[in-house]
Amino acid sequence: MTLSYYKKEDRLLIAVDCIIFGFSENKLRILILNRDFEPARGSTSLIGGFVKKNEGLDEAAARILQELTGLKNVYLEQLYTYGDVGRDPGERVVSVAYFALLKIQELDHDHVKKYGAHWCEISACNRLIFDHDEMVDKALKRLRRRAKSQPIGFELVPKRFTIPKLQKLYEAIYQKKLDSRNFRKKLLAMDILIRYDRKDKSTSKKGAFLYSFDKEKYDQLLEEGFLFDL
Amino acid sequence: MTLSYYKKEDRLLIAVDCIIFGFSENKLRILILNRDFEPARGSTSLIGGFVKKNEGLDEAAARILQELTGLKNVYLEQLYTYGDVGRDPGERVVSVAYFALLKIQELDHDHVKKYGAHWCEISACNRLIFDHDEMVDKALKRLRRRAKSQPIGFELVPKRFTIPKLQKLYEAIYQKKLDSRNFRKKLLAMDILIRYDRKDKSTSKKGAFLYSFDKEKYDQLLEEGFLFDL
DNA sequence: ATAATTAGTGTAAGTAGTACGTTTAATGAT
DNA sequence: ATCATTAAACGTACTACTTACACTAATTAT
Repeated sequence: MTLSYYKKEDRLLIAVDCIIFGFSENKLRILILNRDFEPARGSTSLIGGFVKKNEGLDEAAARILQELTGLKNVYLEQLYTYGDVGRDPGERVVSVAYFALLKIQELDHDHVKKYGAHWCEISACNRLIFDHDEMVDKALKRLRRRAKSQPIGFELVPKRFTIPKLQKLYEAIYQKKLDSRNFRKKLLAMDILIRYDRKDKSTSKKGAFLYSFDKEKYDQLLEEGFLFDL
Repeated sequence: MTLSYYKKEDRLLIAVDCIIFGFSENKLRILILNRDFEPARGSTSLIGGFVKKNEGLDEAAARILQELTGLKNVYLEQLYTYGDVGRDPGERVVSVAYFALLKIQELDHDHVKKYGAHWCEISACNRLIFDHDEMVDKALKRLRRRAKSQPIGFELVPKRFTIPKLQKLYEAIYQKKLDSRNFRKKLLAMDILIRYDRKDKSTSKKGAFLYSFDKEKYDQLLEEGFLFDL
């Protein structure tokens, strides 16, 4: 049954554009595309695609992300919907922007390169097509807000990470130096990390202990009214 | 020039639904509609409409709001976009939800009634059609966050208001009693109100001084790095 | 053995939030 | 004119959190 009560209304193209964040070499990066297709061939853009008739928005975003990266189950959050009439010179397109967080280390880089995509340091990747710069800007603001109040930083680092590494991530997100004693104190006080005996000695002679995020513990604390805050 | 590079893609209906907040009799309310049209005739819903081909999303929301209330220049903010395949049983419709804040006192109530709309206290207006309850829920959360960090409470009270009245509004938004001394202290410390000599004696024998929001002052403070917080 | 480098730790001061009771202004009733 | 009533207006002390800050520990390379 697909009775249509809405026969006379306009139907429009709906796209999904993804702001895909990653963290490597102590830099926050996003994945962008060199377009070898029209419109705007030769310029740079976010990764996107059209929403199909039988596909939800979240579904479409996940599909597009998987086509490009090969990854499933990445953190994905709807950001904002851009619908100005002239935003895409090709045709009227309403675009729902999503932002994604993924662990660069788990990514198949050849797969990504095949599509002409590459990782661009966040402070150096403006001048994207259409309103994509605006999308990145909004995504970055949202990421900053989320990182403070939700445990999503862990989506951007390997499963096992050191505290100094996590601090670098937060410094990259907030764009400012943090005090290591205060960072460590606040982080450990939440009691949501598992510490391992192994050390990562790749960045120092002393080596730093490895930790992982304890999701079970976190979920349990949530139920007791705990609020994440970093 | 409307070259289309996107010929083969699906085109969908795009709607806008508005969560319209008002404040009267010390209660936070939203404007809802008794539907005398299909689908879901007889049930209650938010106010909505379809986005036209030559109209931006914000534009569409403003138009729909004006058709219903007669008001222009009301506070309007995009909330979230709902696009599950089955959300509207009539046909696949992607809906962009907006929330609006308006001064009930400035409203032509007959105009609103003509459309079958009425103000419903926020805690008593669930059981709307489709995913509209979810929209209201999200709008309320957003309103709470915004009210704390932006001077949008003033959009819900008359141009001139008393401090006790504003406090009642914040109590209705946050759903909890506030301490009047702390509220007043924090509010006045921001130094963004203009005080008048006239008093409003409608709620007490002593009467309370009338104030208005000093937008110029606020904008100036903003530039100096000031952050609203209540 | 020594030098070099990052990891790891505690305390004190300042700031902001929270809790709380009394006086004041105006009105209406006696 | 006095008194009772009602909500408005006001200030302080305590608590919790945030911020600032400097040295020791572990390991590796020379």
